[in-house]
Formats: sequence, structure tokens, C-alpha cells
Amino acid sequence: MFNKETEYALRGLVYVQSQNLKGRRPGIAEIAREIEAPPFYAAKILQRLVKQGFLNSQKGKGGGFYFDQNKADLPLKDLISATEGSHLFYGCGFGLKQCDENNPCPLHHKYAPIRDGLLKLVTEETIHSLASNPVK
Amino acid sequence: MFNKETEYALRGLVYVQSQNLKGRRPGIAEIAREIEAPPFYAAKILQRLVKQGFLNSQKGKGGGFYFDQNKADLPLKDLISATEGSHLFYGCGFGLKQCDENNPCPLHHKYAPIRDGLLKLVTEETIHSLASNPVK
DNA sequence: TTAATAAAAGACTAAAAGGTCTTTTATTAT
DNA sequence: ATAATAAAAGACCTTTTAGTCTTTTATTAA
Repeated sequence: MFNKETEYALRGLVYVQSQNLKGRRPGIAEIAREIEAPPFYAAKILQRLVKQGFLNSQKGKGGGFYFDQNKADLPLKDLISATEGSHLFYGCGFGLKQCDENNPCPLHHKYAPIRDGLLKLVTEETIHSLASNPVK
Repeated sequence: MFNKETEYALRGLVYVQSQNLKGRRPGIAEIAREIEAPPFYAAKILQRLVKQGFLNSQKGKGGGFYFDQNKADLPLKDLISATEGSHLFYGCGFGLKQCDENNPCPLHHKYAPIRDGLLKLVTEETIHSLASNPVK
């Protein structure tokens, strides 16, 4: 469904927040190990997200990644839009530039509800909700 | 949602069948034009699908692409699986190798129904059903 | 029987995604 | 102060996806 960068970003941020909730600020080596991502690549991805303002980091001894706790309720949609764009939530399943209720592709009436369900999911769920949920 | 190859394959085969239903066998130039795909690329893709047995082709004057009409009820799932694999219908939204009801990722309970809906769609709909539907 | 036509085969190129690594900068505990 | 630590920056490489093009083979209508 999502590309590799998005998967690593999702898993990485959820891990960061799950540790933040325990009062810890994990470093990139620990994060990469825990989410099973290539360490250098995970570093690059998290650093981009810091630069984009999604979370914070602290250099030096005892440093690591952490959320301003008021920003941890980050909807998955915002994160995914930043890593791979939002085509998945709005695009046509057939790949047509123009496709909607009034001008539908042959797949539209069955595909749109699925796409809308996905949009609802990523709008409602956040990094914090995933990190704090005891597998609901 | 789907990659470019899959999109061109879907649109191409639906167009072929829509024309077959009118007693025509369109050639690659016409198909590419109608589905707005790069002609050489569309040719390569359709030729692969012929080699894989999804449809037939006829060389020479008056030639083109066509379905054995008993094979036109090709479930989208079979086509998509051939072009880009079936990860979309079975994989974890979080990218975990192991993820199911008993061992769910944090997204599982909300993601699985969406994925299953997609699987249902591509299992039920076929190239013929899309080609013959007056935009249902 | 051959000229025109159209798909098949396959080599090649371009762009995007995925991943690696070295050097630099900032922080902090000693 | 300074040594150790950890993120930031950014160059580089590899693989996959997307796309192009030339040559060959098969077919058929004239």
C-alpha cells in the first residue's frame, strides 16, 4: 500500500512516541533496530521529518528524537502526504486525470468507497493514537 | 493506488474488450491513443500479457488484439497480480512481515477491512464487467 | 508473389525509489 | 577545556519503474 519511506516513517514515529510516553528519547540506532529499517536510511528519513517540523531532535550525549506532546496527535494523513503525497486519498483507481461522480471511470462507483474509507482512517488515526493503543 | 504498468494494462484491456464487443480488434496505435498511454510502452505491456495468455493478438493487415470471449471474464485480481503482484491484497499496512488478527500491527483492525474490500472488488469485477457496463 | 501492415523481440535510456557512507556540527558529562 | 556522543548534511551508489526505439517475424490483400 504505502512505499518504503512511508512505512519506515510511520513505524519510526510510532516507536518514538511510544518511548516518549515512557519518558525516553530514543536515538536512531535504537529506532532502526526496533522497527527493522536500514539505519542510515531511517536516519535520513527522520531527519527530513524533523526539518519539516513534525518532531524534534536533540544532538549530543543523551540526545534522540521526541515529540512536542501537543504535536503527537499528528494525523497519518499529514505524515503520508509529506512522504509520498496524497494521490492515494484522492486519485482515480483507473489512473484517469478526470474522474468523479459526474464523470466516473468504470471502476469509480466501487472504488470510491474504498478510497474514502482509507481517507477516513488516515484522518482519524494519529501517531499518538497508534502509539498509545494497547492493540485495540 | 496501482502502478503505471497496471493502470495501462487495466485501461488497455478494458478498451480492447469494449471494442471486441462491437466486433472490432483494435491495434496498438488506436489503443494507446484512446487510453492516453505512451504507444511503445503500451505495446510492450500488451505483448507481455499476450505471452502470458491473458488475451490474443493477430499480426498483419487487419490485425490487432482480442479476447477469447470465454476468457474476457478475467478478474482484475489476476491481471493486477501478474503486473505488480498481490501484496496490495494481502500485505500489512504498516509493512510488517507478520501481521494478522492474532498478531496485529497498530493499524490492523482498521486497515484490514479496507484491504479486504479492495480484494472483494478485484475478485468480483472483471475486464468484461468493466467493458460492458454503461457506467453502473 | 510481393508490398503493406501490424505485432514480437529485445536492446537501450531516463527517472524515481531505495539505500549507504563520510564528514560536520551541536551537546553534554567529565 | 575536552572527549565522547549523537544528530545533520550531503554526496554517492543500486535497483526498480517507466519509457523509447530499431529490427524481425507473421499475415493478408492486391
